[in-house]
Amino acid sequence: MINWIHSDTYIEIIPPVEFSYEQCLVFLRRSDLELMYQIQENDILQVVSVDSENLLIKISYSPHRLRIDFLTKVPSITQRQKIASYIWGLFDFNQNLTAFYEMASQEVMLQPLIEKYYGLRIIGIPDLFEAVTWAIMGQQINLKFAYLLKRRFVEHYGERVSHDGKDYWIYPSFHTIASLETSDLRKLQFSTSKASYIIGFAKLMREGEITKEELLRLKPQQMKETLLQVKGIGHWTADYVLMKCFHIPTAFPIADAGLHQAIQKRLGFNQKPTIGEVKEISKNWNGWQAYVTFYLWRSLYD
DNA sequence: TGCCAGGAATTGC
DNA sequence: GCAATTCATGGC
Repeated sequence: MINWIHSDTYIEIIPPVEFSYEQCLVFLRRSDLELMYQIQENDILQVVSVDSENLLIKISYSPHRLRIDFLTKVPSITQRQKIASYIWGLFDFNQNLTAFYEMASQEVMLQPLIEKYYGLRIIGIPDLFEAVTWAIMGQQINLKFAYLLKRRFVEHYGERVSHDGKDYWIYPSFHTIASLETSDLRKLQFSTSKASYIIGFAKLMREGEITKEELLRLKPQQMKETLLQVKGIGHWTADYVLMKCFHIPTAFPIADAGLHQAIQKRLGFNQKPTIGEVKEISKNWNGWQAYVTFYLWRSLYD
């Protein structure tokens, strides 16, 4: 399934045809406050944790292949395999976008987007704890402030790897966060509810009551229902996690403020569409709601 | 200053 | 199941 080649010191991954590294970079550059990776020139640098080891990798692109270099330590073959698989998932390479483009080319609102952003893929958040807690941070606040919260969260409770005078971060572990009090996160300007949702979810993961592996066994509908049981996870968050962590193409955060803003802009509405209108507008998106949403989000930062 | 932001829980029917 | 209400906190 994963199309890759490895030598002793690097990996090469052959992406599917419908892929634009450049478009993915545009997405990755969307916030100056992001600290989970760094973009230098056209390379992506980030730390990945594999078999309890933190490895700094550099992702670069030359036509028809992604290259992964290991900057701190050359990993074992098993680790290299895991990294290849991680990258494969990060760019959602398992998805064949042909049917999405076919559908979208029939939709007046979407046709220009798939032309402009051709090859853009949903960039995932493979780590479940990160996906869920990042979504919670983003609930009902503007994105700038959400990034600020994440930054403080990571800088306080994450792990730092320094290399060549620059810092790279590993997202806080649920073990660390599970032992916090809400007052700790309040100091970072988390609201009381966000703080307790995040710590509560960390405890669920620490106790093994929720794992990515177990969720992966479920069908999307059951997966969503399981997530909805968690305090702090509503429909929006569950769909966001299905989309970003589990690559479910039908996941659809239908009440999303950014989605509504993008639709309003594209259709020239005077106000944001109602949920009923979004349902009507999206009636032909079956199977690709997550991709449509992602492309519409993308359209907001042109 | 008031409205808004990549909402969720609670309550009432 | 669906709507209205309350909560929470900074950005612009």
